[in-house]
Amino acid sequence: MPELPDVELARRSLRRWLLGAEVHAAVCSDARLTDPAPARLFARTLVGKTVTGISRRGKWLRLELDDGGRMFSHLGMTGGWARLAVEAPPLRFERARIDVVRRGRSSSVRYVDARRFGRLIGAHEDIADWSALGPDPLVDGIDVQGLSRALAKRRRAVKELLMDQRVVAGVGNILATEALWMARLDPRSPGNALLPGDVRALATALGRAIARELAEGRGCGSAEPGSFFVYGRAGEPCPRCATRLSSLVLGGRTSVFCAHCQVRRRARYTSR
DNA sequence: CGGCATGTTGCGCA
DNA sequence: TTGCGCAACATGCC
Repeated sequence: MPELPDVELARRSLRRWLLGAEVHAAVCSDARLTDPAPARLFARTLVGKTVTGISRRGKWLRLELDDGGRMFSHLGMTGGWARLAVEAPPLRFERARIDVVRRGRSSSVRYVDARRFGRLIGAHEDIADWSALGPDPLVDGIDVQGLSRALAKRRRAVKELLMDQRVVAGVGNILATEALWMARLDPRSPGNALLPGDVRALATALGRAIARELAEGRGCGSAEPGSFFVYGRAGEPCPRCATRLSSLVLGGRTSVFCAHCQVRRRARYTSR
């Protein structure tokens, strides 16, 4: 599921399902998701509480409760939330459930996660993973100057920097790949070699890539293959110039790009 | 059967 | 201290 648009769509659903709801029962059936806390912390954090807010930063969700408690949810690679009737049997790969009453109607919100890379963390304050996140493109907006400063400090490949959650929160492999193509920038370009215009183009492209996924009412994860410009399309023609799309591995992740129309910036010089 | 996958973390090493 | 490459996590799908 997860990249910023997917998680934002999940937040909107959870807001509809849970805002103002009173939690009558909550169970997490897999301690891997709550590790290192015991799975019962999930229930302890939620049961008897009223949900007062649902927020998102990057790929993290935060349920806020009326006693000051918080439940942080990260979807990992395959996590997602769904609403069912309380009596509905467990979904395939269901790992947790939150049964609520809202406006006199009961429902059951289920967490599903095949690979169990997701997280469910109960706390009474913000966790470090949440607080360490960089600016969120939707919550905070994309600040070109801030992005420029963050990129100029490092010589790592721009794609790796974009996916660093401290630089921009919420950008994953799909968004980074798509935004770099839209900005006509080679993913290998060192962050500190980008020109001011590159960063502006990148900021615009990121905003467009996110808006595109949101507008289609689905995030990257549920998009049918073929709805991306270049992600997953190595070997196919570039939609812009028809050059055969290249693929390489950067920071352990597959990067598809057009070697013809995505400009590769080079390090200007090495100090010392 | 083999290879790949939307994410994150931790380890060894330079 | 920083950065890099890589394995690991667990499972589905093509």
